[in-house]
Amino acid sequence: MRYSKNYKETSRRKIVAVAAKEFLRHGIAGFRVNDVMKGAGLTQGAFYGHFSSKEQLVKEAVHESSQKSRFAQLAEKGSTLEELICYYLQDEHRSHPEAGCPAAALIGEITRHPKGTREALVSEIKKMVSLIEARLPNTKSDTARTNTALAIFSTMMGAIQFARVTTDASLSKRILEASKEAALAMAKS
Amino acid sequence: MRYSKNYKETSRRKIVAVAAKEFLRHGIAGFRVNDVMKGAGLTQGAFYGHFSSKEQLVKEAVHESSQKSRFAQLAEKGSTLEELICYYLQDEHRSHPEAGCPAAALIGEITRHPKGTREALVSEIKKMVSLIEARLPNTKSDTARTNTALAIFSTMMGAIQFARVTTDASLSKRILEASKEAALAMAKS
DNA sequence: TGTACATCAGTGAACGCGCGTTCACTGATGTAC
DNA sequence: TGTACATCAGTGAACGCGCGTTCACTGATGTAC
Repeated sequence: MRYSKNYKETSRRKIVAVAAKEFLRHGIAGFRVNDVMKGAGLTQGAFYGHFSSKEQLVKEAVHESSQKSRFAQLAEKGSTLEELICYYLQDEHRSHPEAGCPAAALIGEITRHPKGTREALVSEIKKMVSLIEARLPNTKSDTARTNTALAIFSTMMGAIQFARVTTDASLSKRILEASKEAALAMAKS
Repeated sequence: MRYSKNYKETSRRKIVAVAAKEFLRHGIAGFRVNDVMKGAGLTQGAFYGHFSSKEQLVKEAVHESSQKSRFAQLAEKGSTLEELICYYLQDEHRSHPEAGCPAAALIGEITRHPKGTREALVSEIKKMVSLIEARLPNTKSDTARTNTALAIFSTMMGAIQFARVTTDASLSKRILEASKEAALAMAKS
């Protein structure tokens, strides 16, 4: 070993971490391999020693961005469903996609990507849905709880995108508030 | 006048109509000016006699795609809210974005576009929200009805995107069904 | 212990392709006289 | 009525830039003996 055991692995992790932030901010087509490498303290030529293509990086960064998202962190800490919903439909999440839900940032674009990339995102979404489902009251059947979790997630993801596209700050806030109320109602029913 | 009065106007309309279908299918970055011109029976050079840039075409096509969407057509026909929700969260809409809701297809990508383009989409979304609001029961205050309409729209838009990204057909169906139920419940409450 | 050689993460210039945009030109139609 | 000229929608080749990807090279570190 010419370099310490983890030398290359450390570089790779840096690349993935930078990419995850970049594509949440700028989208997949919108972020540059070049910028990611600069962000990781490397030059663009080194990229292909780590990944076979930009697409492969995207696949890995989807996983990374999901794990590092505030939502996942809060869930791990043991937050309640109400806390999760309030976090998700909040101004801070709206204004900071780079630490936010990858589905909200990428779902439209990634739908037109290769199957493997789509499945990487879907797999992360399923985890979020499970985290919601596990926090739903036990008064219903498993099927009903899964359905409610799917609907809550759809509402939250749609709402944050809607709030993000709007240039009108008060409308943006209202979308989040109204959807929060609706999601909380679903959570309690 | 060398050509009939509406000659150029007709070409322009064809371009916008083709563009509207193209970007619902492939996204904004994903459709080519060249292909749109071919689809309109013209060559690429003629484009700049009609529009100053691709961005300007996008702005106009957003309006067009909204007007021609099945949702708008159904609403004009006088469909009930239940019918609108059932249409939106349905397999046909899921599988045919090119005749579907422009917000569902473009919202993520367009958030990173210039203000004018974003506002073009937001303006169309507002119309859809109004169509929903106008069909809500009169038992609540105007404020409450607007809020419910915003939440219903968020749920529908989030759900169809979620259903589209999934490669698993039965999960896709389930997302639509579960969200339909949730949206209908909001509509009635 | 010292010297020659192998390995390999990273460098940075260059390549190549796609695609938005430009531009000189065409051909059809109308107007002037 | 006929001829020269103006207008203008459209043509299609070419331009130029951005960006993913390739490649010959470097320099640091380890191994052989």
